[in-house]
Amino acid sequence: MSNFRDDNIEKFAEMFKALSNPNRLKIFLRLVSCCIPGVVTNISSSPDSEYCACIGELGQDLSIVASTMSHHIKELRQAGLIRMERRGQKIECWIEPETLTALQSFFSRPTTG
Amino acid sequence: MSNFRDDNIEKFAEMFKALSNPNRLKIFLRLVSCCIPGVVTNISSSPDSEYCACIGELGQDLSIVASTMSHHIKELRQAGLIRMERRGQKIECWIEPETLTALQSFFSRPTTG
DNA sequence: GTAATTGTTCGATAGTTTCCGAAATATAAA
DNA sequence: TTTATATTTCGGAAACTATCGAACAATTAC
Repeated sequence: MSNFRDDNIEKFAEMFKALSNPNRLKIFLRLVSCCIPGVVTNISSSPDSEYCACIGELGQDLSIVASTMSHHIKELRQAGLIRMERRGQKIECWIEPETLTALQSFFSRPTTG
Repeated sequence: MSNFRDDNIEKFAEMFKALSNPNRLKIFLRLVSCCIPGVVTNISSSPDSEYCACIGELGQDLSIVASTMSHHIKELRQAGLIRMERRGQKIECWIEPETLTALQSFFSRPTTG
């Protein structure tokens, strides 16, 4: 019998690495708090702008320059935590709902038996 | 109004950094899977050996030398993820239940309003 | 006492991360 | 076409991390 969590240790370690930088963690939480309430797991792509934020917005009050911000966003994307899509001049970001679900269940104890 | 999660970003980032190394994540999961089922949040210290593991046990099959193992355990302890206590020759480790609870709720959406 | 077991500390090295500024790219607006 | 806005790429400096081997320390067994 395999266990999703134990079978994906490398992947989860990658996600935790992405969240191990305070600025990246703040960016991630900003996106979590604007994602669609209640239907978090049902978005497959391109939610309304209301549930996204562009990179400039996400970086506000973080005291880091644009190039550093860009780097952080890339790390979050590569770890599978967020998605992004260009809309005009801006690039909108939103959380990857499946990954959020996976993280939510990661720390729950496995059902024994 | 303050929010426990948002007020402790630095602390959570530290925890995620500790879990961002695959070997440390494996060690952590080994301890999670041997902690007391159902009463995880009620242990304050020194659980029975049954619910602990010594450093040697935790390092089995991880292909790292003792000094590296010692380093990883120290990181997990400093991040507040585990506790440890000498019992004879061995040093027993167990997860910090409060931290596990905090992590379990971290990825849940904050209740609005 | 000496030896065995278990784990820690130290010093070194290779690799990684963070962050910046400068230059480049993509889109939109004048 | 020029200018403005938003973001990326590149190159580099400083700081940090993972890992090892050697030496050290604590406990137990003989």
